[in-house]
Amino acid sequence: MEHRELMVRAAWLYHVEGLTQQQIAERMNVTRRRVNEILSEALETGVVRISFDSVLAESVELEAKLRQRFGLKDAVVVPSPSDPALIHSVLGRGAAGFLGRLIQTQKPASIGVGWGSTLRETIHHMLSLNEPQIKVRSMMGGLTHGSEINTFEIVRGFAQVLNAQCRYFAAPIYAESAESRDAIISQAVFQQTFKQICEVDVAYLSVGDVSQQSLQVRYGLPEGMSEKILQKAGAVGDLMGRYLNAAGKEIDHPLNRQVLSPEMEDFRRIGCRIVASGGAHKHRILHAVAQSGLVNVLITDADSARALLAAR
Amino acid sequence: MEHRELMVRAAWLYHVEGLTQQQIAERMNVTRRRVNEILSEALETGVVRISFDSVLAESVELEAKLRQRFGLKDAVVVPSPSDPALIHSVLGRGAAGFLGRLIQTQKPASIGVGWGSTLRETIHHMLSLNEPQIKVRSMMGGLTHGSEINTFEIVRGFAQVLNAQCRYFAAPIYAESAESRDAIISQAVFQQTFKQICEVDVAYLSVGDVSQQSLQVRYGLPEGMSEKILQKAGAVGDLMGRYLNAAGKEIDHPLNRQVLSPEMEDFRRIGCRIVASGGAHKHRILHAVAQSGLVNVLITDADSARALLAAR
DNA sequence: ACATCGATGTAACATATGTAACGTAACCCA
DNA sequence: TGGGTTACGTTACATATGTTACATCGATGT
Repeated sequence: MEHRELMVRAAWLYHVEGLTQQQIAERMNVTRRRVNEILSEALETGVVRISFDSVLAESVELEAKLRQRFGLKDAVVVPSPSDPALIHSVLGRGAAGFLGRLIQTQKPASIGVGWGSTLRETIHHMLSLNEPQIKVRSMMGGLTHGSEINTFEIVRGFAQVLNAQCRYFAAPIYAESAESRDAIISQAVFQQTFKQICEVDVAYLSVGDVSQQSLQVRYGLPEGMSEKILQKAGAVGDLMGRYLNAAGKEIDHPLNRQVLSPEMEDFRRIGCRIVASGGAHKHRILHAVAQSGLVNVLITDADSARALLAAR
Repeated sequence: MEHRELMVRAAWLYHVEGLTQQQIAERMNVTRRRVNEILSEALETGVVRISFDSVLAESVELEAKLRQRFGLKDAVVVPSPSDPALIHSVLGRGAAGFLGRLIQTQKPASIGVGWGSTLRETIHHMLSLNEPQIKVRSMMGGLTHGSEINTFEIVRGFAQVLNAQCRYFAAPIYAESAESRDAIISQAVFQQTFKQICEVDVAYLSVGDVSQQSLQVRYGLPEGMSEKILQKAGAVGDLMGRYLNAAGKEIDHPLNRQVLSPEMEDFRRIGCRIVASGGAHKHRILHAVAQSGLVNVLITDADSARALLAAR
């Protein structure tokens, strides 16, 4: 029996039929210890899912307020976890629900994605769908630093959970110079790629702050560049590697001319621009992208929503 | 705080944040005992749901075989529980998933429903949807015997979980005589009702057997009528109160002329005719409705599916 | 006013689950 | 072939959960 099948069977017996782990062990001819491990793994891998058929009144209210305040098409507010380590997971849960519904009801032809922990968690929480006509593509270059939150893994993860087509953007997030960037994107293959990125039906991204908490700050910035320099130039965070000030405008800094991602004016033409992010360190960049209209669907946690609404 | 809200909060802390019941008790200023009760209730009422992001290979195979063998538009096979008391619940779970997807993707304008335990469980397992343009209506008369599986409760239950419109069929399942039935349905209000029933986009029903296990046999049959009489007349079960033989044809019996439900030839014109039922005592009637084409979507358990496929 | 009933707190207990410790077998690689 | 690593069985233990027993309180009905 395939391992996934084993997980489903054990989990069904436990959650639906209400058997104890010992009873399941006897039924399936394994040890109780194995059953315990299988059940944990089933929850961990998303084979078994816990969901809620109700939303908190507080979230509903905050969502309405966010939509109104920032002119959003939609908003999703998830409860803020007391353990900050859980922020990506709860955001991913909320985003997965939203994306799943959007995909099933609106059938987008193409989805552009960013990368990072929140996106990783979104994949984890999504229900498998069968959408072979959908193209999932990276919206920007990626880290050379390999990890499962890297752009390649994220695109592939989404493509797999959706059974969709996978389109990589095979470039780093930053070129060595503005001239180098211009040389790269002047090539026909990249022209085509940028054109397609700008034409996606849905963009699903996260944002980064300007601190050592940001993976991009840690692994993506060119030599000699630091968060201090970016902050000094007025940066409060980044969207697709473009550092923005509090008003949501790109800071006047050479780095923003080295970035391999769509121009903001092109990005704004995408119909559905989703940003999922949260936590205290993201409040400033979230406010920037919401206030400036860069994002028209915001997925965040309750504390962040309140902070956004309280900001002048 | 509203009770449902209390359940969601406690369940979130337990299932998402991973707190123990004692920790939750302290957080919410209640006793651990209350937390334990709330968590149980959340699962029981469907506020919290366990779902599976994978299907068993066996089910997939059986579904394909059922579709092919009986010319079905679709089939759903759920694992057969070892405890027969769970049959309604597991069928309801499978049916809820199917119906939820169908409603979201195909947006039917109207749904006709039957009544019984399986339908009761379907409601229980469905996710709340917001479909105010959908009309949910009874497809047949109901029991005078009050219970939550009664036609009125079922229609209302579906209407509530879908936030849809509710249309009752205010009549008993059987009239006193064929003449009485004809007199009833000749009235304009019932003519209108029957017309609308026959025009639903989706019919979702269960079937009954001819034994004391059937609630209809126990509470719905007129005076002097028994399962023995019906069996002797060739009945293997009923669909919408119409007793059918093994070939899926109505038995030649006066009872079938007293019944307040659509004629079978009218029923066949409904585009999506779903029957959910299972268990050993239902095999004969399931085979009858599948073989005869009365049903074009079948939801059943694995053992029943195998029995249906093995029948000549 | 009194009796009854249901909800719930408190405390205890039974059982189920999660995990640690140790040993063994299987697998892989040099 | 031998050594190292991993997976897993066995056993025990810690803790978490589910449930019981009893008492109390508040609400309701007569």
